[in-house]
Amino acid sequence: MSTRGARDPASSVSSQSGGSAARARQALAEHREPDGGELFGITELCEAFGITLRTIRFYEDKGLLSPRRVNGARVYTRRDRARLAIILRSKAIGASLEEIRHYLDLYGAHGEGRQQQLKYVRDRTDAAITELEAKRAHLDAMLAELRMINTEVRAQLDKG
Amino acid sequence: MSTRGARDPASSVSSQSGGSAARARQALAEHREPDGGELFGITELCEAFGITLRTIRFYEDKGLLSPRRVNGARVYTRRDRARLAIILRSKAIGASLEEIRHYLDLYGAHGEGRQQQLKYVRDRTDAAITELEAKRAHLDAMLAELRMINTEVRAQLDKG
DNA sequence: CCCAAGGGTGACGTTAACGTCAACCAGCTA
DNA sequence: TAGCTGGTTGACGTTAACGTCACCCTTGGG
Repeated sequence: MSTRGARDPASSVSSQSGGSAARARQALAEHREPDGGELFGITELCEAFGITLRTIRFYEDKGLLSPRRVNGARVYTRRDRARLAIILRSKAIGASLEEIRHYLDLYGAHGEGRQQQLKYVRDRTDAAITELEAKRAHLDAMLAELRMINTEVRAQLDKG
Repeated sequence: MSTRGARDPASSVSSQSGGSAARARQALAEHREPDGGELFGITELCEAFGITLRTIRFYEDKGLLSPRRVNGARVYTRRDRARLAIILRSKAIGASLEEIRHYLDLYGAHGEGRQQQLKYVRDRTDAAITELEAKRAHLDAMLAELRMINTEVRAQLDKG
């Protein structure tokens, strides 16, 4: 983990309030709104999420972001910002940029599209959900063991 | 993901039966038992976990495993096998080998040790637990959003 | 008008986590 | 004894995800 970021990526990603489902609903809404609102510069986003310029440009090279250009300079919309949040959150749970690109595809096209497209999204989300649930099972097992170790060690310390 | 492993690492890692806490207890017991029981060859472990020879030797180079040698050949105990399971499960949740080495340290020394050592383990497990819980929060947010997309898409499909 | 700040584009360097290949050795077996 | 199987150690190659560096352009201030 880097030590020089203004804010922790994780905390800045999840800094909206509301319940779990409500939060998810808002994240989706934020991602598909018609790009009307405020705009962001590249350093602005970098500081907000605690990443470097190189990183954000790298993500663009990989096709994860495609901001508008004004006089050559990158200009990001709230939708771009939401995508970046998804990217960083996905990275935090150990996904590769390739996998993240697939995630973003799912976020991108879900309202419109013909049958074929809709079925594709349905199947891909099914698969993704299954994988993430498996990952959470590993995580929970890990947590259970660490908590047990922690409890034992505390018992030892209390005893002595 | 590789397609040629005999068994999926994830499933083989979590193939013991019992409740969550019970499973964790057993994993810890398996890791600290006195190396008396059966032994495993390197290919045996590789096939069991669906990894390559190169991988398991690489983990040894990195200090994650240190099997006995018989005529130069590597021989693994159940404890080694348990460590390997922890390694793969940790990798599955996106940990680096460096982080995994710290995890293994925690599993290793937890019964004996003086105050200093016990306090160290307590603090490290505290920190690890906090990080993993944060990671699980990211995972849950991701899952919530994907489930919502899935639901919406299914609604669209039912409608048409 | 100069120049410093901020942004852009290559291009090369770096680290982690292995893959791949060559060469060697030990034990069996036909 | 020749050869196969299954193991070992280098040593080099590869991919992902950036870091670093050099060089360029533009825009506002003194």
